[in-house]
Amino acid sequence: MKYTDADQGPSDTAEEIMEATLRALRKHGYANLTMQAIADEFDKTKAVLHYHYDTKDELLVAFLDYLLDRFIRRLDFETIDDPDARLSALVDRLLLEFDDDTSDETAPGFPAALLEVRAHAPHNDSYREQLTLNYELLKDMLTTIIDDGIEQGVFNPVDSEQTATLILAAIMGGRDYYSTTNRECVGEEVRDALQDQFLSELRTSDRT
Amino acid sequence: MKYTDADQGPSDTAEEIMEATLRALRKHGYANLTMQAIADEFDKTKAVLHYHYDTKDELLVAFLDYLLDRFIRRLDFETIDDPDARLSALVDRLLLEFDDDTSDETAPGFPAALLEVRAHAPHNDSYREQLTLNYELLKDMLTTIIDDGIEQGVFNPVDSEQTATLILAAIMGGRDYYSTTNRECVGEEVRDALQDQFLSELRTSDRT
DNA sequence: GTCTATAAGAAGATAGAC
DNA sequence: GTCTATCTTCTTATAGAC
Repeated sequence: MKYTDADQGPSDTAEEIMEATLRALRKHGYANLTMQAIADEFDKTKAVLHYHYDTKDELLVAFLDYLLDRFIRRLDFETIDDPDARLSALVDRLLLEFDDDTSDETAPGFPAALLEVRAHAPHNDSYREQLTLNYELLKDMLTTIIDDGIEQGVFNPVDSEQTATLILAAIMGGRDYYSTTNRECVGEEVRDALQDQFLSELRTSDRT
Repeated sequence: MKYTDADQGPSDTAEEIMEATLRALRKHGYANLTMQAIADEFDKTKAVLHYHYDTKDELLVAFLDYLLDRFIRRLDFETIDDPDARLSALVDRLLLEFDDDTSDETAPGFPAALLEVRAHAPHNDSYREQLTLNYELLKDMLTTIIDDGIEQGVFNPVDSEQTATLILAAIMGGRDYYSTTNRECVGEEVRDALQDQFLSELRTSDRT
């Protein structure tokens, strides 16, 4: 899992395959994500997929890596010094602005695609390992922000790990409900609930 | 979606098929959930499945109904009057005691099975409608408990809907992380975080 | 209602030409 | 590296006997 980006760019075939796989997944869903469906999403044939990846499973493991890399890279918000603003920005990114794909408005978005792959982790050790690392990375990010906030006196002295765990779980739950129900506003609702019922208490002074 | 239980019991073939489908799903995962795999889990043949359900899709829609019915029925905890104790019991049920299947310790449990089906909601309108109803049912349950608690003076006067939204999102996020990562303790961690960092603030007096 | 047998198509994967 | 063509297996679904 490479969360760095020192490569030459997204111009080689492997990268094109990953992009095609994402398009195919959004169109057909994980259950109907065939090699043919992936091949149909770019200008080469099915055989090319097997040239670059021995098996479909191998391709999908690489694809989850691609998804998580993309997911994390998307969080690289402009550096904000204030831990309070930084935390709010992170929450907003994860709960509101998670649809960066404007290619096809009808197909499910990125969070749904990620959810579909995530859901198969119980039956795939590689998936579970990647997702465990991703969870710990996110939790560390949140814990650090909260610790910084406490140190700078903008947050009350709480258990930063527990606080991070709770925020992260709420965010993920909100994302999942957004993808799996018709309540399209659930992202905003969870964001507002998190802000009004929890983060407001976390702040030392409630500066509106 | 029938959350009532006025039937004659789980003795007919349709019920057996649902139970077999759950076993097959836990064993093989949604991606490899074939009609043959389901048939192998009970004492009748594949043709019987098509006799009772015209298509595989139809069977799976009925199966999600069965899963959600089971999920909700499992929450029927002994009637607790105190809203505080009732809320804690509900949170514990959803985050700790969700593995009621002791049939196969190696296969993923019930929450993972439900997650796998849930994940396909973006591509299945029937799934999404059922899951929307389920979300609203859970949220109403939580909202009612919180309103009762406020009325009885055991909870502070908060926005009960926002509070329910936040608790529900955290619970679902915790369940999903439990199923998709190797952090087997994440259920307990989210429960503790919810209790120590949020519910303790909700109570009018912090009675340990 | 349940069985066996089979149709009809789609899946992952490979062979060999270019 | 990429193509076309093909192999083999698996899939959903049905037909017809009991």
